[in-house]
Amino acid sequence: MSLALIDCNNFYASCEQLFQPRLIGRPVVVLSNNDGCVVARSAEAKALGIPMAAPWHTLTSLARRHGIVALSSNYALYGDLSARVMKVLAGFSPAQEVYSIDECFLDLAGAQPSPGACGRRIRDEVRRLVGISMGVGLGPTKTLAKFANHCAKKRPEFAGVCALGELSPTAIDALLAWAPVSEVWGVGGRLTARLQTLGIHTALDLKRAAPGRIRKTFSVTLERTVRELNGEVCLGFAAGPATRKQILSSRSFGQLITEFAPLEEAVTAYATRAAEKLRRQGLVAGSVGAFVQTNPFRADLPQYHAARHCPLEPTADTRLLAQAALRLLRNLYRPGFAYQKAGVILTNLLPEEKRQPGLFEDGAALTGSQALMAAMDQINRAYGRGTVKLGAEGNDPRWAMRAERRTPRYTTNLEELAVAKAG
DNA sequence: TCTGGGGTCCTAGGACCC
DNA sequence: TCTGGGGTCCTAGGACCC
Repeated sequence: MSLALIDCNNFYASCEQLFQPRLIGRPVVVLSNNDGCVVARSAEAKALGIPMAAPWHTLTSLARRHGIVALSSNYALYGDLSARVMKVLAGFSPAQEVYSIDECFLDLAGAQPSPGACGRRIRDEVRRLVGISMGVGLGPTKTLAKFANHCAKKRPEFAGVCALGELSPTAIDALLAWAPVSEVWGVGGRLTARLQTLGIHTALDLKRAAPGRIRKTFSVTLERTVRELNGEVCLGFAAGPATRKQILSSRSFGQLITEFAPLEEAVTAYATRAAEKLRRQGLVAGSVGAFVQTNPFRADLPQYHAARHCPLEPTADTRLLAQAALRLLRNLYRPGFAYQKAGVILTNLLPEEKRQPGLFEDGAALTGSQALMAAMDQINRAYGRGTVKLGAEGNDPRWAMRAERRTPRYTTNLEELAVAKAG
């Protein structure tokens, strides 16, 4: 087994630089929704010491001093470039597991002349065809492939491609001893702190820990990590898209909200978005959840967060899902709080064709609902999201998020197309 | 003034049953 | 006076990932 973990360098920042070459060589950060936190940094921004997830408002003076370019997220652009990258990668192996917008696993067992050589060709090809640079890590398990990818990016001697199969066991252990345990996939902040109290500081320490003891002290998840570090495959490879278990749509508001009416609009909009995602994946939902919360960073304001779920006849109809979500919202809402965020969660998902008809179901109404939803989706795809929507969503909402620094959707929005200027 | 959104898996504990 | 125990299912919450 030779698994490759391939992931794009500074993906969102690289996408922006690809379409605005004047940004190349400059410190660029991409911000989360509402222009809240840093979610991607160019190499130059990393060199300035800007940490991942830093709140943007804490960086303004640093930004002024160094001319940092901050951009709102442009997911339409990143999604489109991601699809191009994934398509090129799929050409190198029939077994591809897309793990996130900017990374995937490829099974390169049997690649000629060797998995490592194939990894180097992949890196060159994606750069040539799409213009994005990436790191490639190869190993016998997902956890080791992830680790190799980390080495590929952080250790210049690998030039972006690290194949553990080309190294001696001693050399591999030396790399594991160099990496802090927090760099291991599946070990976050909490676990790092607890592991350190047990004298486990490096990836090598974790590899050498007794799996049984780890299971007893922590969990079966971390035991698997230990076994994977030792080359034992515990995490399966899933080619093809996984079926979702939940679909969530939520947003922080552009400003705090105290009244019920705008909350109602927001929840209607989130239910609409969730229902669109649901239909795009050919699923129906058997349960709807809604939640609201105040801003946890505002110690000066009273705090409240609450969530509620309710079962329903499995459906993908925006109207029914929004109705149910609004019923939940009426139960959740308490006057006197400044709400910062709300969301809608769809669970108990199942493929549309496996839906059991209800005992008293009206077949004609169902057909009508499906036709209406299909028409809505088609219109909104052709003329833009929100062209046809429920009245309860409202117009020009006060709760809408901020995105003041977004670049044009060069590749997906006709109005914002990238046009080469003559002369 | 301003702190993301969307997922997964595991575990503990309560409800319920026999 | 004396008041079981084991299994299953569900949910909330915690941890992680990008």
